[in-house]
Amino acid sequence: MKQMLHTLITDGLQACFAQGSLSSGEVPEILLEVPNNPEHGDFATNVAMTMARAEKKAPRQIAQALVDAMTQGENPCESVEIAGPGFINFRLKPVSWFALLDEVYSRGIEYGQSDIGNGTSVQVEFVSANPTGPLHIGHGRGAAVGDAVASLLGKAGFDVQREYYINDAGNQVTMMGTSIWARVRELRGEQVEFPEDGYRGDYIRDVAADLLKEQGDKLAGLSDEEAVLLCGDYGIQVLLEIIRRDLESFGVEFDRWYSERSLYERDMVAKELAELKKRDLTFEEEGALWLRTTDYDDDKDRVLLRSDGSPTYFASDVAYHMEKFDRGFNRVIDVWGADHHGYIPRMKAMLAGLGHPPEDLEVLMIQMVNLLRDGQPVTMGKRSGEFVTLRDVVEEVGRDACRYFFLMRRADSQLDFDLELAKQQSNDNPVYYAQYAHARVCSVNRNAAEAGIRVPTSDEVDLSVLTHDNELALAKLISRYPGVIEGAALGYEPHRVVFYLHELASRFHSDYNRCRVLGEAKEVAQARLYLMNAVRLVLHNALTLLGISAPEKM
RNA sequence: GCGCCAGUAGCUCAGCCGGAUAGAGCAUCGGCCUUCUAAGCCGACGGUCGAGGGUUCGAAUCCUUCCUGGCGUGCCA
Repeated sequence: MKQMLHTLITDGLQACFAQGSLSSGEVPEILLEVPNNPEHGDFATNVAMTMARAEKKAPRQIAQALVDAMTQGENPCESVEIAGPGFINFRLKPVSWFALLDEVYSRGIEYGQSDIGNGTSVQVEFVSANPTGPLHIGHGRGAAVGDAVASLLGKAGFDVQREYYINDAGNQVTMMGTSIWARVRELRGEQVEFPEDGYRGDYIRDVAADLLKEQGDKLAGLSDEEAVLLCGDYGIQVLLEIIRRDLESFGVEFDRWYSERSLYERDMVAKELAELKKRDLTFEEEGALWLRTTDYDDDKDRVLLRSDGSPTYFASDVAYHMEKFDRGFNRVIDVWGADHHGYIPRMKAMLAGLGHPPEDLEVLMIQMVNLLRDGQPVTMGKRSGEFVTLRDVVEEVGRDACRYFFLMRRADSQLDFDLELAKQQSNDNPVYYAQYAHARVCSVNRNAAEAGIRVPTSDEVDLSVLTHDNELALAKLISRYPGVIEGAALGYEPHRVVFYLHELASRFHSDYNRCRVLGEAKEVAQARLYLMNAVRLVLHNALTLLGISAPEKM
């Protein structure tokens, strides 16, 4: 619809230039927006105002010339008015709006899909939690947002891959091994002092018990050092499986699970370090190898190899991210918890140093989730072992509600998640509002079918019988959906879809209470069914996109 | 100290690539179930957009200073 008006305006301006009513001869960037106030029409543009300087004429005068030109021929507008300082307000004919419903039906579950991404290949890496413990609620938010962003990009015509980076190398694996080994020895009846920085969660005991049962004999013959290694590997494997399962039941699937350890096995880290050295971006100090990230706007230089020769997490991240681009991704998106934000400058610096445009890496920061119980903060931390897992929350409040909750606000603002509140309110949680709208349409469909009324095809339906304001409003809202998806995708902002969903559901519920299907004349009943099912399709598409189910009954 | 994110209705938040009267949900108050699902609808109440200064015809939106909260500022991840 916007596109149509855009063309109308451009053609109008050309006509003005041709007939001399306007002289600058240059078509400016045309901005069309939906006014807040419905009295100002369906769309408004400020072109006349932005052209004032070039034309050396009053905005309203320019607007008048343009309006005259635009309204000469056939056009989809009911009225085109000049208002205020020089806005041009367009009000479209209802028919123009209802005609757009055809597209919803012809495209079906594809409605909302666009090709603005033009097949650009994008990788979204998210969650990537250390496999040293179950996922907690913060990971859940990252999972919901990352998954939704990936889906949005897919809908916008990008070629998307979802990836989980497994931190199966480094200190935390050793610590994991040490912790499990300590529990194993406890289980054997030994007096053990638990390592100070060890993982204290109960799940470590479970892992230790399983390991003892499965490989107790083998373990008995090992030195402490060997045992820690075995425990570490075993633990990582078990926890990774738990994470996989938790994500699966949260409805998140990855195209690829990428092992950090595999980078070392293929000497990728050494290769990139050599490249950095070759480019003279590193230096040695106090026995460590540093990357001079300050050359590229970082606060301080960063260590790649510690003085004991072991690589930092940053070192493997260099290799990992360069490898991403080597795999052919045009754009790489990392979804990180906000507590890692200090890491961004060094990653960008590293890319710049290696000659890669830093803009190709986009880091989405997911702000903290403040977990509350009855208004009181719940302290979390793997070290203390006391945390609420994503699994617990999903089981308590349900996957749909959980996802909706995580997505309903901008990712870069903090989120209060009160467990008791979420449980108590699960019955009037906003997610049900949207799902309920979907279920209601399905219910009407069932009743209508029983009464022998079917949803008509675009050819059969007579939309001129739809005369209520809210019916027109619904049609307008439906037509906005593709634009919402585009905007949300380009801005990496799934919450926009949530707000749209709420608005659409709200319009629908209102309409449902006013415009009945059953008991009306057949043409009216059919037209309303037609409109209603267009709503259903959009609700379905939007909910599915966010990883939320669209139930037919509630 | 420095850096990042935030500060909008009693609470939780949208709106922020400048536009016409700042919007939702919850809470509060008042209505609507003998007709398609009341997990719903209709209405009311509620605002110095943290504060000051600047840019502009026009600022919640851009710039700047300050205040408040969170996070970061490791040879941890």
